[in-house]
Amino acid sequence: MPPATEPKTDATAVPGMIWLRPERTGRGPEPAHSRAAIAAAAIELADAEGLDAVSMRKVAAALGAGTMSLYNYVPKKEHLFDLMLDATAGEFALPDEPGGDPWADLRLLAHEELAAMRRHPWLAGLCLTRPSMGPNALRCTDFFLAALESSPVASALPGGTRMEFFALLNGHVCQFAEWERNVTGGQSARWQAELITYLAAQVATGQYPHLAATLAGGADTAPLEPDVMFANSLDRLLSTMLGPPPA
Amino acid sequence: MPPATEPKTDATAVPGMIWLRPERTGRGPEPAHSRAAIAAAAIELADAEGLDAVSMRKVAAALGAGTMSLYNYVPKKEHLFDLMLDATAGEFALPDEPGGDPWADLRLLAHEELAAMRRHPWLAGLCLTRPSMGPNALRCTDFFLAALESSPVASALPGGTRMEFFALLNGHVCQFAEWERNVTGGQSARWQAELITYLAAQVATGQYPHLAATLAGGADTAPLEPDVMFANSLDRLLSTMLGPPPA
DNA sequence: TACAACTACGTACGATGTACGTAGAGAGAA
DNA sequence: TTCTCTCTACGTACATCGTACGTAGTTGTA
Repeated sequence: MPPATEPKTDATAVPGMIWLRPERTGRGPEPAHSRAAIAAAAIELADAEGLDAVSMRKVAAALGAGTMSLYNYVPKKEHLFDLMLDATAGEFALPDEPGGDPWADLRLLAHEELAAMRRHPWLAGLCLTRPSMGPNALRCTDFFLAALESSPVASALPGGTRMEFFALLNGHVCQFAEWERNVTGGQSARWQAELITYLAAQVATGQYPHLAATLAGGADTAPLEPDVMFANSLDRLLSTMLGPPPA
Repeated sequence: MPPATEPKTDATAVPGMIWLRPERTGRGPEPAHSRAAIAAAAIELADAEGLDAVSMRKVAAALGAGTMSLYNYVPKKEHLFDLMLDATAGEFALPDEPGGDPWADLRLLAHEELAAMRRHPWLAGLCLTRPSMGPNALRCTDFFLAALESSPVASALPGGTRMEFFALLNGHVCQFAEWERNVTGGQSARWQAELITYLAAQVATGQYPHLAATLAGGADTAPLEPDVMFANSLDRLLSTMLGPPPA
């Protein structure tokens, strides 16, 4: 135990959040990799082989670095996920400032999020698990809040409620993306068949009469297109934030 | 390769979903453990040491069984999570049939879910990740659907939409529980301090003017009690399902 | 020039999920 | 009853994971 260089203050303590750690400190040799490159490598891996395939070893190998070198950039594996998350938020095609029509602005934001989650099947699951506060995520937050300011209803609400709405919107998009991934081809047909077998068997026991009625009733009406479902549920959500839709 | 006993049909294939696997097949010695006991052991572990501490080895040890014996009951680790999830759904104190006031019935359901998530800090995260279809979860689904039938608005909707609402309600409760766990004491004070430091620094750059305004604006109004926030957001959600509240 | 801070990375440890094989117990068929 | 087949139980073994630690090399600053 080194006696007393100085009783490690909170200031010298190593931060647990990666965004508090500067990417470059200016001392020592120039790092061979950037956070963006690391995130890109991890994302490519996750897109190709699933999130479980994203290991420190594999990401390092993809970068052409030694496994333990990666720990200079990403002190914990969690942080790798943070980088991935923020990189996808950087993919959103958003204008610098919202256009001024809150309905259009928030629909755009939601659709960009959904599009990213469709590009990256692992994304929704990650978003639901971890809050993301990187620079790109903050830009999105700012866009959202700016859009709300054009709404007479929403701009009258306290700041806390507006932040709540942001979480609500994000959560809703994530949930929809996850649901869509589960029912639309995502999983193997095997799994779907099993689920149907199982539900049919359970419903047939008569223990769940209302479920039986609901499932049976759905057979005659054609299922909605996912995009229509998304638009519907999104508008329902937006109307709780912005008041009734304009037209 | 064994020549041709029979080309393994889908019927003989081992099911991927644990609920399709009977707990007892009637042949051979009686199993020493029940699914309920296994779930209880796993839940106790998760409550005490977090979800990451739930490993096949530790659960087996808690049961007094050999590690690999557990695989007779739980062929994949995922299935262990399914058991845990369904066991918590069994904790809900719900009447056999809803009382007939859809607002009261759904509020009761949501509060029971939230209470379970407060008892089991790992639960919300799991719910958000995995769909649960065990017997207890089906009972909840049935309760929900039964409650909707007393609502003139909701009962007119197609079955698919009603199922959607169920997912929406569950998702909302999970998100709230996760959020609450993050801000209310759950994490270390260290993490909170870091987040504040970070946000303050970022906001001070002037790159996020609307975020700055929103965070600054929140300082003068007292934050709402979590229970009040939950009640508010729940009622907002319910009114999109059931129409405007009765009184 | 000397030092301090940084990067790079190999080795090693403990933990995990689980494939596989063996041994034995008990239910149904004869 | 006795045989047989299926199930349970569980030890061993392996690949893979996150990452602690130590060493060697590099570079901005004093």
